[in-house]
Amino acid sequence: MGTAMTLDALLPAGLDPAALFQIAGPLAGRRIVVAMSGGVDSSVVAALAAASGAEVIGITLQLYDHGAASGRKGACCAGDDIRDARAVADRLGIAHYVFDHENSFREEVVDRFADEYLAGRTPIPCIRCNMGPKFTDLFAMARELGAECLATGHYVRRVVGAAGPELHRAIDPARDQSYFLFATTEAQLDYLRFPLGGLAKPDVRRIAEAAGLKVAAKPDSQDICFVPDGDYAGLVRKLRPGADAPGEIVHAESGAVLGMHRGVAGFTVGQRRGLEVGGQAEPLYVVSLDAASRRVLAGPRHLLAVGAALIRETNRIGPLPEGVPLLAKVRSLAKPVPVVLEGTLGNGLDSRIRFLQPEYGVAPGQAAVIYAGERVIGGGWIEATEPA
RNA sequence: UGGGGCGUCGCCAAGUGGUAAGGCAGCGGCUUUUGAUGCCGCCAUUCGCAGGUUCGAAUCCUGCCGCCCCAG
Repeated sequence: MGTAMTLDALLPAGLDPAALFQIAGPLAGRRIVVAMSGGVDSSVVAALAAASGAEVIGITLQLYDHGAASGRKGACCAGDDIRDARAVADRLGIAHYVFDHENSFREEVVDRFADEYLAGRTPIPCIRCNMGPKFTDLFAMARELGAECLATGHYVRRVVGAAGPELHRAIDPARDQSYFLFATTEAQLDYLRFPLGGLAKPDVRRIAEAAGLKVAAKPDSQDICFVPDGDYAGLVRKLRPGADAPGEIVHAESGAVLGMHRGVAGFTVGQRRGLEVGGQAEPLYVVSLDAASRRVLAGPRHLLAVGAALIRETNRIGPLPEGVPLLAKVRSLAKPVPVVLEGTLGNGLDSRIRFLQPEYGVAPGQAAVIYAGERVIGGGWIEATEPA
């Protein structure tokens, strides 16, 4: 059943197999739990774990309805993906459990997603999912199973420093997923392992092929897994009837009513396309959203310049470095920019970051993740912003 | 129904005899574990309608239609 393979046979030359799972001592007889989504990445983690000599248990969480997402490519943890994960586990000869967590996922992630949009904010369900189902529920299961660690397919590095484990960006900057993991607690990080953080995507696919996994060529996931067709507003409408209540699009400077929109959930601060307001000399961007009056304020780009942001529910991972310039990333695709931290970071407290240069498109509801070089210091949820 | 002005892509708007700029919006694509941004590409054989003048008109002439303003 299982394919006898060694780490050396799978890994690119020059990589230290022992470093992958960061477990001291021989792996034989030790247990590793792998969070398997059914995608290439976590499948490769399972393959690497299996080849390490440890006893591996793959766990897949069923997070949402199969039917609604069937046919969806590259999603995670629904019907087809669960089957893929099972197939990989069979191929590797490892145990595989599937747990139904639809209810908690709906409450912690999906409902929250809808409510955030209704409130005029721009949620990031992937982070809530990491915080809840992945790093809380799976975490508890892995512990109960007596595993040495919980390994996931995230592209991020766990680096053991003088003061304990640190979270670092992935080697491959284009693949880095550290933004989605800012809320990882120190206790979670202590137990988590991210074997792919030092690898490039092509290497991962090569390993998948070498291990004979059918998911080797499976498309990368994109968009939000539980939104079947990428129609966010449509899902919010389905979940929250009335979300399509129309409102005015108002010019942020003149106050003129420029047009009407079909629900505040269709917009995010910084957005340009989709306003359907023409006849302007320059492009108009969404400057702010007022859920109570259902008004969308739009204006020229300079109105988007933000000088500081209030962040809440902050988390800190490891000690705050001294004398090191901090960078903040306020959107998953945004570039990290220099900031000054005003206030404390961590323990769920409120804080504030001040941008050294005006930052554009800072949307409440998004995460502000703080870096010191390659290291993730922590971050918080953007609550409000101040003009530059 | 006196006088004046205007009618060019969904919107704004160049072009006043030489064979339709541009901006906004929209659409498509690239990028992407948030429909943001950004970038690339597409987007009026036709200028309110009908005639006329001319080698040739959106640009000149005539009529009609429709708006707007000022007067009564």
